[in-house]
Amino acid sequence: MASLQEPLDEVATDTASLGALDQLLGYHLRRASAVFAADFARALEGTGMRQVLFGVLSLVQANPGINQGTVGRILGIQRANMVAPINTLVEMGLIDRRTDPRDRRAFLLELTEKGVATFDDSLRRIREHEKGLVGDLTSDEREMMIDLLGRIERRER
Amino acid sequence: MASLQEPLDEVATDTASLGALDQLLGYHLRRASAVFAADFARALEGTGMRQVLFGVLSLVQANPGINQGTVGRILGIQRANMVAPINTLVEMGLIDRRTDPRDRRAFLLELTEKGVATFDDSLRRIREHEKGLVGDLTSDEREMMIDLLGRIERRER
DNA sequence: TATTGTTATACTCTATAACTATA
DNA sequence: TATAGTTATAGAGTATAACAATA
Repeated sequence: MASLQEPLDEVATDTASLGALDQLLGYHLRRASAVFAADFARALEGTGMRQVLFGVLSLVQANPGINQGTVGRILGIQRANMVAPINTLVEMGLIDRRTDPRDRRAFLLELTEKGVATFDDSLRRIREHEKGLVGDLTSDEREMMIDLLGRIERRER
Repeated sequence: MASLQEPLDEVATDTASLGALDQLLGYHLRRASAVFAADFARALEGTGMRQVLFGVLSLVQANPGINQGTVGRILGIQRANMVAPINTLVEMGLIDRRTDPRDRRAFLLELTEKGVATFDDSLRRIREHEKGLVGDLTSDEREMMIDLLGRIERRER
């Protein structure tokens, strides 16, 4: 082990080695995801839209009348953590929420007109932001990436 | 738009469509990263090790005598958010922290003997956990993945 | 003046447990 | 008994601003 009495000059810069971290997929996944999230936030700045909120909008857009619990299960969000986002979207006037007449415990969700417009605008911005970040990837690389990530997602325990 | 008066049976299940989300790289990055993080936590359960802490250990291991600010910059962690993790690692007895004699504002970091042992043990567990999650990827796929993620990371603004 | 580390603070995301109302 | 949604709470992670000590 290096002595505490002799600090090493060469590690005083910002070009130090990542060590074992550099070959760990989990580390790069985490960092790339963080870079994406920060850029996402910039792209949607001022709209009030966030990753989770957009995820919910996308599910409701694609499946009008879907219920709240199903949205959470598909997005990997627990029941308890769905309440605030759904309230937010209702308060923003982007989704309608009503009780399912066939199961009065459950809520059915649907986009409002404003919700449709916001979803479309957000999607446009997100696609531009993705183009900025991974625009230099070929279609093949992009598809392979989504395929590989999908395989990891489906390993969830 | 579907009427609020007629709930759709087919979306009451858990097999609903992701909609636009399914073709967004950012979504899959986020989900895969979350799956990885949860599995990481399970693999290191009981050791007190976490993703950020392990990241710091790896940098200090690879660059003995590195200073705190440099670690943060490389890992993308702000100065203010480095204080608690470093305190934790010092309290766990895994790193030594002392002031740099050449710049008495700065701290130099080094692994203790226990830190080396913990790092080695953690790395072994992490490699096994990664094998469990992405063991079916070929070496080529794995390398391509790390390369693509690295390209995204370096796009950080 | 600029930089290193610190404190205080706030917000998001996530996890768990206990509750209610319905089934 | 089980399930849908809720509330309360706690722990991570991250962001900003202001401060002391040092450069």
